[in-house]
Amino acid sequence: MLYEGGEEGTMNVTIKDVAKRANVAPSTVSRVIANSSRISQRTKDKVREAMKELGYHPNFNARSLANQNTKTLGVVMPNSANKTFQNPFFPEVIRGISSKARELDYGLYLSTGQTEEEIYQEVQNMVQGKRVDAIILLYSRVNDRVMNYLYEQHFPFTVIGRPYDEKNMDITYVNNDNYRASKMVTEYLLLLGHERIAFIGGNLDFVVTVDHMEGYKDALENAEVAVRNDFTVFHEELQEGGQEAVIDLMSLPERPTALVVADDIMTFGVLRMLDEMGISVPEDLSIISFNNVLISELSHPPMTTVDINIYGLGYEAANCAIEKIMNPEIETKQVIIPHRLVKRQSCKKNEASISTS
Amino acid sequence: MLYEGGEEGTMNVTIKDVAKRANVAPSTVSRVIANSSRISQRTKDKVREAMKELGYHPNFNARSLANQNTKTLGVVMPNSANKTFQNPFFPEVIRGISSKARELDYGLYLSTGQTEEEIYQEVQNMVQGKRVDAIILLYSRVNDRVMNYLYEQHFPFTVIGRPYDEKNMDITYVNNDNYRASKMVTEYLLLLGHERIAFIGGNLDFVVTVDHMEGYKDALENAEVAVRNDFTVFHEELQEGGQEAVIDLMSLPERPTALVVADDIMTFGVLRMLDEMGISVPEDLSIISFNNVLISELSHPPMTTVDINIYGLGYEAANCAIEKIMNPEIETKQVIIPHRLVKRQSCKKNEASISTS
DNA sequence: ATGAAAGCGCTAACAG
DNA sequence: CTGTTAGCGCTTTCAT
Repeated sequence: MLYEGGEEGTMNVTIKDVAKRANVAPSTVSRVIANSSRISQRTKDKVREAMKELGYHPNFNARSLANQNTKTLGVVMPNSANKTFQNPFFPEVIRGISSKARELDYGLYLSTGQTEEEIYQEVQNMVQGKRVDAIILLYSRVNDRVMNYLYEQHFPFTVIGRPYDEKNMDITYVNNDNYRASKMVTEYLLLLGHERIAFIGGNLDFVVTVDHMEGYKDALENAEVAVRNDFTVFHEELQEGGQEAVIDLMSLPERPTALVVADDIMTFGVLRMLDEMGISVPEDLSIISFNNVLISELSHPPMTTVDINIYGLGYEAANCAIEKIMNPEIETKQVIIPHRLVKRQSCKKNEASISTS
Repeated sequence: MLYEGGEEGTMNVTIKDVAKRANVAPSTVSRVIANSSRISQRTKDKVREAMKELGYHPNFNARSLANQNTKTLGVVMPNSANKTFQNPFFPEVIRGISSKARELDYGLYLSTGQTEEEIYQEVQNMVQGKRVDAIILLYSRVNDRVMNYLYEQHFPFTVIGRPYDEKNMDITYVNNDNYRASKMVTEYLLLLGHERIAFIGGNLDFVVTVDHMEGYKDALENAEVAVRNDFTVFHEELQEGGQEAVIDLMSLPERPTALVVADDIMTFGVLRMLDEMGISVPEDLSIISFNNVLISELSHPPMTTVDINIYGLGYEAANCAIEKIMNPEIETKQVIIPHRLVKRQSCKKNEASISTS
């Protein structure tokens, strides 16, 4: 039943035990662990042998204490009380982060805070308690206390998204060009002959929402289509938000013929509500969305959406964070992960306009 | 710009600095941190004052080293290479775990392994490297190396799900009664007049799949309906699996009139494929699923599914893990989280049978 | 009620 | 190339 397993089940075997067993000094063992080049192959073999025999595993805390580093990355999620958290976006970024972290032998420490205040406290503990070597922020809020704190402390960190106030905060971040993506998407709808294009955004506290909105507006303005207030709505909750937005928009005397929706999950809500109302997509209404999470292709109808390469965002963020750890003096950098439109079946030419065009 | 912030930006303030400032010994400061009852209130105040002034934060690694505990829980996910990972199940369990962990001031350390081997190595490091005080396994595979290892080491851990070999492994776990849930669901379909009920299971390496299958079979047998091999299929990948399963099943000379599907996300795949084939749910085919993740209500049509209280699973698992830490001699326990059927619109009476009944 | 000192397990000068 | 030694920052006997 026992899988391999060291000698004893119990007492911790330390570097000293190994040293004794191998007839060398503890420091030598330490050097072998670090695979120092100044140790003879013979000794290395001898020590490694002893380690194996005793089932030695280095104690992480001791090492961190002596080293002043932890080989772990702190990952900060938005407050988990919120349902945003349920977005499949998160497992996917984490997969990306994990992947890079693994490559370079970093571990992941997760924030668990449910409120902004809790998160702030936690981050403080991570930083000052030396629990992590760097932090990755999985969101970027408009005036974020946590980000400000990290910035002031000169603690290595990366954000996924971007600081709202980019001019005054020189920060390393990984982001999509959400402005351009949103603009492009709106233009696409315009090209399909739509003019009454509504926008359903997320929480306006998030920078991504602002960027989406501006892209949308600029596209309309460039096309000389008026931006209407009743056509831009924002909702915090993903699913309910999508549903409520539809109610608002479809109650308007003049209904939109196309929708730009901030998030795929929200789009699921939108589609559901539309279905209940008997409005068909894309026949009566075209929809285009953002993120391309895995289930997106399974909506009814399959949604056209912008793939933002979530995995890549995570991977790059981890990369930047680790670079910062290795070289704290490194200049900040801004990585833009390319997006791409994934055409499926939720968009269609606007029939009404065809005659007029 | 600076948020509060201690005195200096730079050098680490330690317990000694605080001691000096407060005119006490380091040990006294330590006792104040632990809020020892043998310290006068006066001294406590004085020390706390000094801590505040200096912006003191305890060093976690030092503390862990001295204490032999870390106040952190290791969370082990299934291999993240697999797409299983994208299941919204995970954010939700983690939310549950976080919640309990927070209450008791525990942190979360996440496994990042992409292969079984990597995970095994990682867990070994967590355990022997004293990185965590206990481990929560987020899955239960049929003959899991990690679980066996933890068991052999007598390391505190909990699994979500259950050991396959329950008789021989006395393990604390948190689970649903997946057998009963599956049986109930099948019986429900039977009551609706269905007899040709097919079963689409997940990866047979997971214990939950086995339990589902047995519940399904027993329900049929009790009703004296023959269990047909061509009606039980298993698929690993969630979305593709669902789609492929449908192809298999609908190619059969005698098609099923109802489906029991192992997972909501899989059901999305099933619904998508069915839609493409022009088979309508629930008119032509009834479907019932498991998990009730958040988006489940947004399928087309909204799916009937079994709510397994994912959050609760996580919360209880964390609870058990921490109990084990506090009292390693505590007896193992098995917690069953209740499930409940959430009726929506994917099931319907079997018309064919109505006449014959 | 508080201080002195040893030690948790490892690393990193400094010697040789 | 390898050993000696002094910490890393905190906790915890053992004194007082």
